[in-house]
Order: sequence, then structure tokens, then C-alpha cells
Amino acid sequence: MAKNIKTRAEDYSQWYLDVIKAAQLADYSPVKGCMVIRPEGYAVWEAIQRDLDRRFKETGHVNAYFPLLIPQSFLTKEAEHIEGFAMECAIVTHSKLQKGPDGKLVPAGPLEEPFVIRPTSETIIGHMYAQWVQSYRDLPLLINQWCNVMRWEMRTRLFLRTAEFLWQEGHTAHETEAQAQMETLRMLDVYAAFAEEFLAIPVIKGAKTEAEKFPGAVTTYCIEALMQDGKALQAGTSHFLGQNFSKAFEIKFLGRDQKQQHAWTTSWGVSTRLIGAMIMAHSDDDGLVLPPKVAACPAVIVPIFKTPEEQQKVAAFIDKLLVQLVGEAECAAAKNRGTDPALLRYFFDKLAGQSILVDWRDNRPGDKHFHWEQRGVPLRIEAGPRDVDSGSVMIKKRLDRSKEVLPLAAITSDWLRGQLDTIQKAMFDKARAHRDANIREAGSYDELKKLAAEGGFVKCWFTPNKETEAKIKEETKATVRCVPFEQSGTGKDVYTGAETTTRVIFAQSY
RNA sequence: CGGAGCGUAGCUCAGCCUGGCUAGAGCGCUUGGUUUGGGACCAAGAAGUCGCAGGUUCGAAUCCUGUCGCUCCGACCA
Repeated sequence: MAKNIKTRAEDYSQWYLDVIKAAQLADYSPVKGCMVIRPEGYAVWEAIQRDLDRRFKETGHVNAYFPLLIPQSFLTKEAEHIEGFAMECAIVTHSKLQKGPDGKLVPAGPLEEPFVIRPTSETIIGHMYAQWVQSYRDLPLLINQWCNVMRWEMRTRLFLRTAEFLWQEGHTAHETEAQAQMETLRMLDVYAAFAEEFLAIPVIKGAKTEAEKFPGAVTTYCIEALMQDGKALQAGTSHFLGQNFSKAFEIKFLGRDQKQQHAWTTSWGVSTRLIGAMIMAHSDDDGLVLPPKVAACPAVIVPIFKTPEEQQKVAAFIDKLLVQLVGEAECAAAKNRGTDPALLRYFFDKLAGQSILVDWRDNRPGDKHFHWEQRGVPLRIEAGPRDVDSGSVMIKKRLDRSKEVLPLAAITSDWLRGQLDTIQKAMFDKARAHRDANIREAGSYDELKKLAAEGGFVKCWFTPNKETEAKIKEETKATVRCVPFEQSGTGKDVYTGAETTTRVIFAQSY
């Protein structure tokens, strides 16, 4: 039992923070609501970026960068958009600091037009697209950017909601409505596949209701995940923006019909919130559990020894093990990287940025056990004098705490890949089983109230409507997380009793 | 932004109510030694302008006012 982590049953919120702290994923910053993402945490973001970016390229997108500062006037061009974001904008109003009468620095050089720090980039990108799009031949325009954005949140939580966060935002412009619609759904599929295959988090795809959609969108689609405490978490969104932004920013082109028309645009994004989702979906009372594909270190080798003689003996044994896992060339290269000799890194998969660590630190084996366990490393390979004598190693799995003794010859790179794949799949299956066990149906409003209070996804017949949703939220704390794509049949609206063809998922959410 | 709680060493906290010696403990850290297959032990040592700013007082970690930050609950949101 980890002594620095509260259990989920004791205090779920504290558990979440303890896991982050124990794994050294992030730290608080001196600025309210902001966080420092530490190397262990940033490695998770890099893994996410690497895999998602590949998926974006595979769907024909290219990366670019648009500036942090947006002229304030841009925000006002789309009415719904400004209404949605006005309350959480940070504004830059001055260009310099000067010493005041009391010697303290005060802002000086007020700007003629204040800049808003991007809460999202639809406006500035719309402005640029208006210049870049002249003809139907310029379309589609498929651009993504990786950047930070700022939303002045009142209540923050590490990774799940911070004032500044990292994300990617894709912005596309199309010739026809159908093409933009198709793009919106295509990227939602990319997100869903990514969440399930890479983060091992099962998601439900669907549409947001009018009340929950992105300010300025015609339709917002989302992937919704269920956390271990029964709360839902929006893991990604994809917006069909119609012509709202192209009209606000004059993104016009000469069509095939020789007439000027407005482009159809989309935008879609996922953020560092995914790291929070991953933590809450998989971790346990002992700390972080990383899906193998996310882990920068998928396996750590822990030598066990007492005397210098034993250390030498074990070192020779581990050298053999490493040759089997990463090859001789990498073994030689690893020793010349100038990193901490007590914590050597051997690249296992350079493209995926994954390396195997060998923990030669002068700690006790028990310390190392907790160290790597709390950091979520999927596999531990232990080798001590007894193992050397028997020609075997001890394999310990983070996910289920299982132990297994295997002959040295069996521990090859293929074996490791196989193990990691198995663990990845087991993690997804486990999360899906939890999710499925927590989807329940409500036939009446009383039942919805009861089930929503218990947590989990609650399915029921319901025709979305802003006023009713607000009332239900007030009474149950639950909101419509999404209107799933799969729909069939009819039933009685859980609130009004009227016949409806729409089934939705309610849940309390993050 | 409303309600509640908390800010004292890197971490967890005691001391505050009832103001008064040089501000404490455990863990962690450093050094030395003994140890080492699931969070070792002994010894020595470093480390704090008691969140910050005012005020009351001969004297403030302690009382008062303000302010900032964190956590939880609510409203808002990726």
C-alpha cells in the first residue's frame, strides 16, 4: 500500500492529486490556475502528440502556427462565439513596464487596441483563411496547430481544467456543406480510435445538444469517456461550424458555378485534459498506471545485489538481457550518452520515443519497487544473484501486480512487444468492462434522478431542449453528455412523457 | 464569482483558544557506518523573514483588519 496516496474510496479527488504528485507529472505554478508540466507528465503529452499527429497527417492535414495574441475586435465578429468566451478571456492591454513613483514596476504604454490571449483560434485563423481562399481550387484547406490557449477559469484542477492548457486545434475549410460535415465526423472517428487504441479509454461518440455545443458551432460532436468514480469526461470535440465563421470573416471563394460563395468550416481539438482522463481511467490506489503505448519507459530493469561482487555478476547478466532486448549497437551507444550512470536509458523504440531504463541507483529494492510502481511503468524486470544462478529473471506487471519467473533466453524484443500489446489490450478491456457495467437505463424521471446520483452513464429517451436540460441539471446535477449516433425505435420522453425518437446519455461530468 | 476549510522546514503536521525563553516533531535531504529479493537502522548535520501587508501591544506564529494562494462544495467551462 502506498503511504503517500489516499485511496480512491477514501477521497477520490485527493487520490487524483496524490497520483499526479507521486508520479511527478505536474506541479502548481506561482500563477493561479496554471500548472507546470514536469518531464514525466510532458512525456505523456509528447506520446499523445506523436501518435495523434501521425493520424492527422494520415488524414491529409498539415501543421502551421498562428499567433497567441488576437485583436480584441476579432472576437466580437461572431456573436455566439464572443458570448461563449467573453467571460474567460485574458486581455493584454499594455506594452511595457515602467518604474512608478514608489520605485515599483507599473504597466505603461497602453495599447490602442487590446489583444486577447487566444482562448481558441477560430477568429484569427478565419481572418487568415479569408486571405488564403480565393477559389474552389484552394479548398479544402486542412490545417492543424499544436499550441497553448488560455481560458480564465474560476475553478481549476490539474490537467482537467487549467487556465492555460496545451492542445491541438484543427481548422478546415471546404467547398461544400457535405464535405465539411464529413470532415467533422472523420476527425471525430480519428479521436475515438486514438482514445481507444492509444490511451485504452473506451468512448461513446455522439452529438452535443444545443445547450452543450461549442459557441459558434452549428453542431458539436464529441467523444465521452467514463471515469472510475462514475463521472463523465468529454475527451474530445469536433465542430461543424457551417458558414458562421466564414460569414463573420468573409472566407469567400469563386465557385465552380462562377459565383462567390462562403466556405464551410470545421474545427476540432483535444487537450492536455486527456492526460487527466488517462490518469483517472486506469490508475489505482498504488499510483499511476500507464498504457504501454503511452509509457516513455515501457519496462524498467531492476538489478538486485548486495556486494560489489554480486553487482558485477548481475551486471554481466543484465548486459546479456539488454542485448536481447535492444541489440548490441544500442547497448554500446547508451553508455556514451552522458546521462546519469545510475539510471541508464536504452532506446527500445526510437520512433515511439520509448526506452528501457536500468535502475542502478544505490537504493533498496523496496524503494525502487514503489518508485516505478507509482510512475506507472508497465513492466519491471528484476534480476538478482539467485536469478543469475538459475538463468532466469523475475517479471512483474504493474497492471495486475502479477509475478512470473522466466528464463533469460525468453526475454527478447519480440517478447516485450508481445507483453506490451497484451497489457494494452487488457487495460482497454478492463476500462470497457467498467464502462459497460455503468451504463444503465432510466425509464422514468425518478429513475433518472436516482441513477444519475449513483454515477455512471444513464441512457434514456429524451428530446433535448435548453430549458428542460437546465431544470434537469439543477435537480440531478446531470447533463446530457451526448446524443449517441446509434439510434433506433421510439420511446416516452423521460421528462415530458411525450413520444420521442431520441435517446440520450445523461451523467454528472467533469 | 458565492459558501466552507487550510496556509508554520522539501512533505505531513503540533504550537494559536489563554500573546512572553533560542519556534518544535515525524518523514524526506546531506555525510559516515551497518544494511539490502516489497518503503532498513544508528550517529552527526543542513534546512523556517510562521503565506503576504497593515494594525493592536513593552512584546505577535498566536489577537484584529485586509490581501494572496491551495483544497472541497456550488455557478461556468475542454
